[in-house]
Amino acid sequence: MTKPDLDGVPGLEPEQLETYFALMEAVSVLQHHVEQQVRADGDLSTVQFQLLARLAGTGGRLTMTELADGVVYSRSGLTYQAGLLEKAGLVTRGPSPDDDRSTLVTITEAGVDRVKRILPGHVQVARRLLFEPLTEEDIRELGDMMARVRDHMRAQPPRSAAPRKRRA
Amino acid sequence: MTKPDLDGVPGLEPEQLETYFALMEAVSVLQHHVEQQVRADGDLSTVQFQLLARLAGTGGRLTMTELADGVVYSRSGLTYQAGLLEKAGLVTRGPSPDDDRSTLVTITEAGVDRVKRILPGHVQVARRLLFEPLTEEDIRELGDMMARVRDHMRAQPPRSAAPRKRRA
DNA sequence: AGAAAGTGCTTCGAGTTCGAAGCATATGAC
DNA sequence: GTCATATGCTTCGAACTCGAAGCACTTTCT
Repeated sequence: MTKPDLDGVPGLEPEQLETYFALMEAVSVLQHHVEQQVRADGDLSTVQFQLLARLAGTGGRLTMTELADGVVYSRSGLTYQAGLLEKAGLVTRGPSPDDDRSTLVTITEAGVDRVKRILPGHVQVARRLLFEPLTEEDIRELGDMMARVRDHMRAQPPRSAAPRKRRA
Repeated sequence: MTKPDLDGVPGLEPEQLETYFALMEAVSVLQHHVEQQVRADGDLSTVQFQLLARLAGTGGRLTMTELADGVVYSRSGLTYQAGLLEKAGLVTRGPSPDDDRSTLVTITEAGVDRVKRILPGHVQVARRLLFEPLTEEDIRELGDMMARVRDHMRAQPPRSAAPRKRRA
């Protein structure tokens, strides 16, 4: 076994494959560095930070499912992380007036403060590792592409933590 | 707590921040779909598939540390995954002639077959979710950017699973 | 040569993730 | 109204990841 032969596999577009692997490796490494930074500056996991940031960015109050959308991919993962955030005093959970099954998660002042504490370093890491080798023009294009891709994925089939229906 | 105010945080470049978030969310969702596909088509985790693919793509034989580079970020994670792959008969582990501390991991025929079995569906998922909303030109640029970013990160400070030195 | 520091890998424990199953409420069909 | 199904969330167990500590071998310094 010295020369595994991967040719002859149908559907391979070398250029796409390389782009795909480069993308995945770059983001994977970036995620790892980000993890360190968030832990160091704010004593949170990346997931927790993302949840808080999402809350802070959307008015401060969401249902569990809305909150986890695109961040945590299992219904149980939500519960676990929301529990940790609540225990840390960064969010509160309360019943929803519209639907007795739902739980509304609300960010606290401490939660907002925490996000503010982490964000600058976060941006630093992204800038140093991701943006440094890119031009202004690159960044615009990358943002444009990724926004398209993200919307494309969102429009696609079922959603992450909600393998059942769509909400209005 | 109805209107958390994230303004006034220093160092924020709105355009970069949006690009960053779009990138991270898009890749995160993509990773999740890929996970499903690899599990369904090949009964492996994404990590295991990445390790096998790396082996298959680099001549079929690497040391543990080389193998895990950029895929698993702890020394113990290596050992665990290599153990699983070995138990599944997809790789073998043996001593290195150059360095008695090292373990050489070699992909088996079954391992190559497994990669071949998974790759086509893998490419399908990437094409459907990632490349569909992009033009040929976009893909070239994306690949170019990500290769630059990846190399930039590799060149940066310490390496993933090897917080100590660089290898030649 | 001997000691000290560096490196490759493994073991162990704590924390995190997911999927399946379960409970409670909501919605739709009849 | 009542039954069947859909949905929001939680609990539970299995699998995975990481960091710290440890062992073995290698390199470097003196």
